[in-house]
This record gives sequence, structure tokens and C-alpha cells, in this order.
Amino acid sequence: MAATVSETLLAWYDRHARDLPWRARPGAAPPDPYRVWLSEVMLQQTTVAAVKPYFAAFTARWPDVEALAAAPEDDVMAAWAGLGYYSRARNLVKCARAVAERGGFPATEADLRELPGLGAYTAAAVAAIAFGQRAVVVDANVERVVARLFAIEDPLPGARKAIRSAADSITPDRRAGDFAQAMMDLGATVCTARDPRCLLCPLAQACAARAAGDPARLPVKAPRKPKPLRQGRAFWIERDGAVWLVRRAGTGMLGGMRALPDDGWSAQGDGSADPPLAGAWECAGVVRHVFTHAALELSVLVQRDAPQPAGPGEWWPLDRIEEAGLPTLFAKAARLVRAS
DNA sequence: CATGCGTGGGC
DNA sequence: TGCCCAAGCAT
Repeated sequence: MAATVSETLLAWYDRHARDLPWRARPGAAPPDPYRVWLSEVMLQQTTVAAVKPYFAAFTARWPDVEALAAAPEDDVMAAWAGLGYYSRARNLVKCARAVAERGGFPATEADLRELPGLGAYTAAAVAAIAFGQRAVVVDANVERVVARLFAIEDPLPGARKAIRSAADSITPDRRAGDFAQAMMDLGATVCTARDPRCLLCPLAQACAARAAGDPARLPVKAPRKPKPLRQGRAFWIERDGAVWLVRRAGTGMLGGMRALPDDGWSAQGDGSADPPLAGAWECAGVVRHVFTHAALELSVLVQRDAPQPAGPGEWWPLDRIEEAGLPTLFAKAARLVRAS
């Protein structure tokens, strides 16, 4: 009798699994749920290479969920700076506190799904990888592999239901966590988006898209909308070797992060608010930055020997600016000013 | 179900 | 260079 897809893929995984800091060896006992959860949240829409240093820093500083639960939210936000999608960091703290309160991570997909920041994907991934439960784990890699394997022609996101159903049909009862990671490894290293390496693929014989001749065509995706270009201004207010920093509102773009004061620019529109101080401003240059839904040209205006602006904020020492936890946009602005 | 939400790397 | 892409979630 021919081997099933999951048997073939697990045999491939036993030989070719990537060695990642949050991962157990194939077939070994499940890794620490805290490390699985933390890595999965960091990996949401984020590459392995970007995650690695953050995972190392977080686990060194907060070795377990109780330690993370006890951390001030601002410290976690600052430690997350540069990784993007900052609502993840806010939910990370909420989730850690909920888990510490209940005495540990729940072990079922349904209970994991109730935690802040755990959606369908992450709940299934943690259930399978950390707790050995059978769960249907569908991320963008799995969508691509499954769409090709079954030659699903319907465009995303409409095809989600069919893809999930097909993924369910090949998910094994045993080693569901290894199977999920194997699918993701296959998608990341072999069944890649642009140029699938079918000659290296353990599932090539079973792949309907390969049989049809053009696997790279799948999955079909809806066309994306054009990205508007926004203009904004940020204000660098310096005095006695310190710069004036504010904290952005808790939700929305760069929500909850430390920042330079600005003129109210957003993904929806250009900035128009007055500067936080009267007086003359010198333009240090323009930072170009691309967000998910808009590109931004941010003019950085400087005033030195300035009085303290009205409203909340803090003077941050320039020699410790790296520790402020500025998101990349404002880190770029800081580099621009300090280079000028 | 569509939209808002970061960032860096590859081609 | 500009575009696509990456282990999605909340609303």
C-alpha cells in the first residue's frame, strides 16, 4: 500500500527539519508551551530571521510566562520595538497575565483560542506543537502547499474553506505538531511562493498542480489595492542632551509605542496639526517609510535648546536613545537627526 | 467579509 | 526600484 501524504511528509521532516531555537527535534517530546506560544506570536506575518534575535532576548529576560506576566507593559512594548504589528505586544502581556493567573497554558485548541492574540492559526499551532493535539494548522505556507497539492483554483481569500478542508483531510492523528511544522518548512524552503523547487519536493508525485504543469500559478490571489503616499511631520525637540518623547495612543498605528511628537499624520490622511512648540524649526531631512496600507514621507523638524512642551511626555537622554524602544519609523528619524 | 496594522528581505 | 511576500489577529 502506498504511503500517505502525511507519512511521506513526516519522513521528509525527520531528515530535513530546520533547526530553530523554539523547536524540539522531530519526534521528540513537545517543547515548553511558553516558548512555542511566544515564537508563534512573534512569527505572525514575520520572517524567521527577524524573529530569532527577539526570541533570544525575550526568553533571556523573561524565561517563563510568570516572569513575562510580571513585567511592566512598557518594558515589553520597548523590547518589541522594531518587530512590527505592535498590538501583538499588547496582547502578549494580556495573554501572559491571563495564563499566569490560571496557572498555565490551556492544553486544548478551543481554550487556547480564547486567549488574547491567539486566532485560529496560533491556537491550532500551539495545541498541536506544544500539546500534541490533532489540530488543523493553516498558515500562508499551508495554504500555498495545499492549494498546489490539490490544484485549488479559487482565489484567496475565498478559497480558505476549501483549503482548510483539504488540509484537514491530510492531517494525521499522530505527530500533528511535527506535521504542521513539516508543512511550514516545506512551504518555506521547497514549495516557495515564486519558484517552487519541485525536484526536491517529497510530495511532487502527489501534487496536482505539478501534474498540471504550472504550480507557481497557485494559489490565485485577489489583486491588491494601491498604496497611498502620505505626508507628515515629526518634531525633534532637544535640550540638555535629551529629546522629548511621547507615547502614542493605545490603539491604531504604532499604538502604545514611544514616539516623537508629530502633526497627526495617519494611514488615512496627511498631518495638519500645529507643532507642539512655537518658534523656528529646522528641517533635518525626510524619512521614507512603507507601512502595510500607506507609504509615508516624514519631514523631521528640529528645535534645540527648546522649552518643555505642554502635555505628557518625557525627556529621554540621547546617549540612551537605543533603549527608548522607538518603532523603526522614529528610529530612522533619530538616526537622521543625529547624523546631521 | 473587508479593513487596518510593521518591517525587512528577495528578486 | 517597486512590488511581493512572511508561522495572522481584531474588529
